[in-house]
Parts: sequence; C-alpha cells; structure tokens
Amino acid sequence: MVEDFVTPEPGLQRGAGLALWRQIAATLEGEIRAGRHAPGARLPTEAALSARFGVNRHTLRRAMEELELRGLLRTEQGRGSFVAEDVLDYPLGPRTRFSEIIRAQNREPAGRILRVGEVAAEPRVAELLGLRPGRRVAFADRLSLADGRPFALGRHHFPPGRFPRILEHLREEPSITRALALSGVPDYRRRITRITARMPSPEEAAMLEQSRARPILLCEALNEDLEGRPVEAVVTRYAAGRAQLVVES
Amino acid sequence: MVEDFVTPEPGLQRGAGLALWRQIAATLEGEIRAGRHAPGARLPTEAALSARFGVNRHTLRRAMEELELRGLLRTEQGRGSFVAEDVLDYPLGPRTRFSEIIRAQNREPAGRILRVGEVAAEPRVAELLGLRPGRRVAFADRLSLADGRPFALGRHHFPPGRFPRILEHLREEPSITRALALSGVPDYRRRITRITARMPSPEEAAMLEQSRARPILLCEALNEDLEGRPVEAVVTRYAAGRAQLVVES
DNA sequence: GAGCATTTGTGCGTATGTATG
DNA sequence: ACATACATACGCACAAATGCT
Repeated sequence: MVEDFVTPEPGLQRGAGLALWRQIAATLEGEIRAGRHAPGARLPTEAALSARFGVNRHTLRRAMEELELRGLLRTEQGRGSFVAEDVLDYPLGPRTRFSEIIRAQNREPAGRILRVGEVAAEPRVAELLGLRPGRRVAFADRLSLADGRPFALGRHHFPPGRFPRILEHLREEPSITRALALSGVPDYRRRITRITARMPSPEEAAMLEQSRARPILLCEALNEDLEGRPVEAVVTRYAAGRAQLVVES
Repeated sequence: MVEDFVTPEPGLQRGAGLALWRQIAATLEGEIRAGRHAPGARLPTEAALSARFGVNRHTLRRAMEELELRGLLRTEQGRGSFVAEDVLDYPLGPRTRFSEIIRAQNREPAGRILRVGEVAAEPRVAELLGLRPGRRVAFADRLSLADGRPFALGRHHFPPGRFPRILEHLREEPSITRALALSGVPDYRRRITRITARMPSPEEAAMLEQSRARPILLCEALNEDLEGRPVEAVVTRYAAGRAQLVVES
C-alpha cells in the first residue's frame, strides 16, 4: 500500500482548553452526520486516522470510544470501524402499512413489483391461508425501499379465486394496499406475524443490496379483511442491518 | 468415503396399489418422527437413499418432494437434505414468561444463571432504562433451555440502586420472575420488544450449541412494574433455527 | 489447515497540564 | 508554594480476531 503524505489536520488546537480527543470526536461526528461517511461504511483504520489528525493512536481511540458509546459507530476487532447504519423501526401491529411506517420516520417510501405469477404454496403459507400445502396460489414479489435504499423483499400470496384481477392491478400499482382496494377490500388488518432469521440466498442479498454474510429477518404474516377472512399471506425478508421490528404492548 | 454394502430395503411392495414413492415417503416420515434422524441433521444423499430403497433417484426425489412440501425436511442444492428443526413458537405480548411459554408447548423449561456482575450500559439498554449511555448497571446472564436444548441467551439489566440484592437472589434462583418477586416486584409486564438479527459471536454460538454460520435473533425488551417503572431491560439472543417469535393482534 | 498481513484490543511506562486543598 | 489527584497525550510492544492465500 502506498503511504499517503497528508498534512496534519488543521483546526485542531493543542492546549486550548479542549482536549484533543474531544475535538477529534466532534470532527468525526460532524463528518458522519454530514454524510461524508455513509451509514454502514467502513471508516479509515485507526492508524490512518491518527496520522490524519497528527495524534497518537490512543488519543484517536479515546475519540472513537466516545462515538461508539454514543452509538454513532461500531468497531470490530480485526475488521475495522463502521458507521452505524440508520436502523428504521418497523412496528408490528394490527395496522401495519409499509408506506405509513416509513413516512412516520421522515423517509421517502417507494416500492416496485418485481414479478407476479403462481406457485405451489409452501406449508407455512398454506397454513396461514387455510389451504392444503402445494395448492397453487397467485403471488407478487415486491421490493420496498426507504429513501431509495432497499428495505424489504416481500412475497405476497393471495387466496385462490377470490381476487381474479389482483395481479393486473398490481402491475399498474406497486402498492398492495391500493391493489387490494381495487379488488374490493377497503381495509384489512394484520392478524399474526411469525418472525425468524436466516442467511439470504444470493438473489435476496443482491436485491437487498446486502452482504451475503449478514442475515435477514424473515416474517410470515397474515392479513385479514374486516370480516376475518384472509386476504393476503406475506413472507417478507428484511435487511437485518436496516430494519428493527418493534412490538409494543 | 467407504461405500456401504446395504441389502435392498425390505417391506417395499412393488405393484401393490400403493406407489413406491408414497411407501418411501411414509417410511422416511416414520423414521424422522421416531427421532432416527435428529432435527437439523443431514439426511443421506439422494444417491445413498435411492440405493437403500432399491429405486431410481427420480422415485426417491418424488418422496422427498412430498416431505419437503409437508415441512418435514428442507433440501439445499449442492449441500444436501436436512431434517426440519422443531421450531418453538415464542409469543411476544404483555405477559411474556419463558417457562409458561415453553410449558404451553409441552416442553420442559429450564434455566441457568451463567454470570452476574456490573457493566456499562450499551446505548440501547441505557435508553430503555432511561439512563445515560455508559452508566454502570447490574446484569445477569441467563441461559434458557427447552427439553435440555439451549434456546435463548439473555442478558438482564436492572435499574441501578433499585434492587440492591437482586444478584444474590438470582444466584440461588435461576428464574428472573422469582428473583424480582423476592425483590418486591410481584408482577411485571412487557412494554416493548425490538427485534433484529445478526451473526453470533463464538461464545454465543457455543452457548446456544449452534453453528457460527447461522444467525441469531436479537431482542431488546423492557419490562415494567404495574406502576410503569422499568424493572428490567433484557437483551435476548435466540437460536434462529429453534425459535420463531410470534406477534398476534 | 497452516501461514501471513491487516486491524483492533490491551497493557505498561512516561510526561505534562489542571484543578483542589 | 507545595502536594496530591486526575485527565490528557505519547511511545512501544504484544495479544487477538479477521481475511486471504
């Protein structure tokens, strides 16, 4: 590796009443908040940063310790330091609607239908919809984004026969809620959500723009209309680094 | 690998009104249910099984497909077939008590306190307890088991000062509920649970008797007494293959 | 799996500045 | 003016974890 010759950081004042490590912490915090280090990105090594600021590595580490304590970054022995990702809360309740949840946290929701078709229902999906396993059901794959970043990948299964035109509606309209409305379901509620975790397939990792070495949260959920009839069983895969499911009671 | 010389499976009847693949599926199902293939264990290869039953691999695959559809096993291209693990449901609600939940599914709950002590509160824990990050709090690490198999690993943090003898109580009594009762909290309720997933540390994987390549579910939760004061912030790590968190609404 | 380079974690010694009594 | 205690800063060395070959 080529050694960079850097001029010592300007603006650092030695012996000016404010400890060096505090000035460094403030500088790094500003850079992170300004987006000069992207969420999840790796920071330069301690050696590089201490060279940049013209201080001993201990001094730099004191600043990093402060930022880690305050949750702005996370260090991993042997790997490096990483800017904390901005984790979005995803509350699970009777009224679980992607767009509303994302907007409530001042992010811009978006969605895209990737594929529609028909598949044999997996055992879990069949159980949720009250069908025998292997029964063929219509499905739609949808990618949800928050501020343009992939957030979740959902496969929505619809009870056979009940919504013959749902896939057409979804083709024009990437919102499940609105497609259901067009199919005569003005409102629905979340009945049950089952949560587990596993590693992503290569395709899932690619779609979620996530490392294959990081897990995904897997949710199986059932939505019902107001009469209690199932309208949709959805299997959603969340990027574990970007979503935190929240249950309040 | 040494080739085993096996006698062709007896008991399989050709042309007897019941398709060979159905007989094979029934045989394998019986073996799995009888515990001859442990949950999570890898089955013999399709080649080995088709040799054992004296059938073509296509016939065997038809039987496997049936079992996979019914959720008894799962096949992974290039890796093999695996007996589905028996996943325990873990409902999250106001009254979330480990022992009751496990017993409700006809398993035998158990627990062990691994360590007690004092640590600087992580940012998330501090926020739940309403403390500043880094404040030192008493904690207890507890391993929970179901039918003798590790199920979850929890670190329980207690608000400073309020329960001076809680760690002593826990040393004699591996139940958090009972230790809190001894400290004057007859009842409590779950206020909030935040769920995410990550890879386990070597220690976590060892404690949970789980492969390091499989993720864990990470729950941060707050329990309050009946007056709404926090009594415990707990960070629980569940073996993702053995636990499925359930939210009903 | 062994070996190696990279990176963070930890410990010890030393020196200086600053606040307190 | 002096002693003490604490925070800050630097230098060196090695341990431990990770990733790659």
